[in-house]
Amino acid sequence: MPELPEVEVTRRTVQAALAGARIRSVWLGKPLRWPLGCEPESLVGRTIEAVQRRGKYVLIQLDEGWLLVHLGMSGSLRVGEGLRLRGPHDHAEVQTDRGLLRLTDPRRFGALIWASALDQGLAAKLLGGLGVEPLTDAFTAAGLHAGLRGRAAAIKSVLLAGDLVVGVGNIYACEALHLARIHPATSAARIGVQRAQRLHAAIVAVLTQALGAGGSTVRNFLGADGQQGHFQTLTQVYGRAGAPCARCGGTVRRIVQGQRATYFCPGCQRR
DNA sequence: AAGCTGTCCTGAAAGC
DNA sequence: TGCTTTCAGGACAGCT
Repeated sequence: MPELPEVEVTRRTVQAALAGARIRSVWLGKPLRWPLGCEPESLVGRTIEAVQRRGKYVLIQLDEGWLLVHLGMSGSLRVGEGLRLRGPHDHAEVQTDRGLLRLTDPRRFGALIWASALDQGLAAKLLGGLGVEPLTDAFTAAGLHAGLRGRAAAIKSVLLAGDLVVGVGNIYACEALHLARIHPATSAARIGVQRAQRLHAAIVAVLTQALGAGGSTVRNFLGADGQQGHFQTLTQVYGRAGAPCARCGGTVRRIVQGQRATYFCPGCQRR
C-alpha cells in the first residue's frame, strides 16, 4: 500500500516528468472518494508548475489552483507516454503535452480533487488537521513529547491518527514502536522524555529506510506492471505473528487496536 | 476536545 | 473444485 515513502517517490517521479507540462484533457472513470470539484474541461490549458507533498497527499500546483491526489490504500500514479491500454481500475487520467498521468486505484479509497487554494474548501479541511512532517527539521523529540502529553489513547492509535505526525501508517507505527521498544497499548501520556526521544528516532529511521526501499521500486511508476513493494521483507514485526523477534527471541503477537491489526513483541516492548 | 466506531471498496486468502 | 465469508487498510464523518 502507498505509505509516505511511496507517496514521496511518486511525487518525485511526477515532478520530474510533468513539471512545466500543459494539460490537454482530463478523463474521469468511476467515482473516487470525492468528486473532482470542477468541470474537467476547465483544467485544459493549465500548466503544472510543481509537484509537492503534504502527508500522503500529492499536491500538483497549477498556474491556477491545485490538484490534490490521495492514493488511499490501493492507488498508484503512473506517468509516461507508453502506458498500456486503460484498465478496469484506472479512474482518472490527465493528458499533458509531456505525457499521461494516470491514477489506478482498485479499491477507490483514493481521490483526485481540484482546489482553487489549499486553505479553502475541501482542501483546507483535508490538509488543515495534519501533523508535522516527520522527515523535516520541524519534527523533534521535544515536540513529539509535548504532543503526546495529555493524550490518554494508546500510542499506536495516536501515531495513526496523523494529527501529531503524518505519514506513520499501520506498518510504520508497528515497526517504529518495536524499534523504540514501546508497547503499542501504552497510553501516549505515559511516554516520557527518554522514550519520546527513542520513538522520534525510530520513526525517522523507519521512514528513511522505507524511503530507500521505495526508491528501489521507482520503475513501478514508469510503465512496468506493479510489483510488490520491497519494504514488507524488511519488517521486524508487521505481519509476523508467531515468528521469533529478531532482537530478543520472543514471539511476535498480533492484537487488534481500533479495528486495526497491531504487531509487537511482548518480550522487548514495554508499557 | 478527545476518542471511539462506522464506512467506503474490491482482491486475496481462508473457510466450508 | 467452487462458492461464501472474512480480512486488509487510510482517514473522514459522525457520534458519544
